[in-house]
Amino acid sequence: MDAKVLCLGLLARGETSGYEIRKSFEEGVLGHIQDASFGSIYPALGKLLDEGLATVRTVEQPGRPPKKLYSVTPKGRIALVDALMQPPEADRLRSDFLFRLLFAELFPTHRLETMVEARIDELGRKIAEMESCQEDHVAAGEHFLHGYGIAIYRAAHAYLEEHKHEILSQSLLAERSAAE
Amino acid sequence: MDAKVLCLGLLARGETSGYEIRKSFEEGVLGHIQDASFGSIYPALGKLLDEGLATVRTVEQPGRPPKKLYSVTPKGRIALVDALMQPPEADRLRSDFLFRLLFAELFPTHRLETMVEARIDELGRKIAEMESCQEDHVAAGEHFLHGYGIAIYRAAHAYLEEHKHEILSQSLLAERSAAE
DNA sequence: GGTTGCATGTAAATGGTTACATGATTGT
DNA sequence: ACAATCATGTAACCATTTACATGCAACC
Repeated sequence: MDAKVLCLGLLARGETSGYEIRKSFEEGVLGHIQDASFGSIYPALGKLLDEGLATVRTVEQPGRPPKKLYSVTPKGRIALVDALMQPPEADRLRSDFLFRLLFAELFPTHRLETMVEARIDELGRKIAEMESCQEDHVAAGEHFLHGYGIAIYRAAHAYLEEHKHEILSQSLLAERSAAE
Repeated sequence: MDAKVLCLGLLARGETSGYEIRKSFEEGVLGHIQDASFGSIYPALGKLLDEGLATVRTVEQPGRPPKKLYSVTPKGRIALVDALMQPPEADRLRSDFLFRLLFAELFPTHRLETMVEARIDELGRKIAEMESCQEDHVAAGEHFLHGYGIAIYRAAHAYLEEHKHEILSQSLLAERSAAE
């Protein structure tokens, strides 16, 4: 799925601007499952206009740059549904953190521990934050995805907490044998 | 982390070829957390040679194309450790499936159900497969990551199974109101 | 006889990020 | 004063994917 479908989807939830679309990818549920930067959003919106899948109106704002609010057209809504009905591409995860764990034995124990603890903290913070904002998920899948996110992060948190000793002891072992 | 570090890491686990590196990303734990195709692996290996971080030897094979087995040099090992000591980039997930769930109300119920059930099945198969091959994870982080993967997939599986009715009922709701 | 697996590599095309350009306002 | 937020957009750059090129062996 390219930036065009992503934008189309966001527009389908209501009139928005490129700037606000970017924000959607930074925070909230969407931020965890997709990403797009200005450099891909603005050209995508332009293309949607060209193809008649969206329309714009410019809203002047006193003391602020004018906003361009995009809306999806009926044709755009059809194009969105068409795209969504395609079988979804396989999920792709890219985790530098997990890759590093594969090389645990190359780390000094304290470094590995710091990294793992940092991740555990980060997960804890994410979970707390998500649990605290269970409002405004009136919209269809939003609430569902919110719960999904919490479930996954909790599982990751629990696993790291319960098994971190395994990987830390391996690093220790390497250090001990290196000292010999 | 770019393809160079990825390859360097794989070489650090023992002499390999570009072809075998590709396979590592297709199957096994690595396949779930990183990806690289031939088009990025071969050039990366070439660069590693240029920079003196790896060496090659060609192994002729009767009735098979000759293999180029790459090894990491001491300099390469240092470069790998340097790279791994950098703070890891944030994980990035790209999930078309989860994105689609955000637009559950645009799906006919049976279509949504098919998609969700397909995902549940897929997760079930992955879990079964991972549980069945708990061998050869002698290497440092491999066993740890294997368990991590199972934990995450189980959480996803359980959540979908327990909450699918929520999202399906929403789609149903949309259909009912459309029929009115 | 066709597909899959083994095995390497290149080139074109894609797609996206990063950085730049601009500029006012609000908060520290 | 300085950074951050709001707001749009372009262009250069980067990396990766996809497709192509080649060819033999084993399996169905």
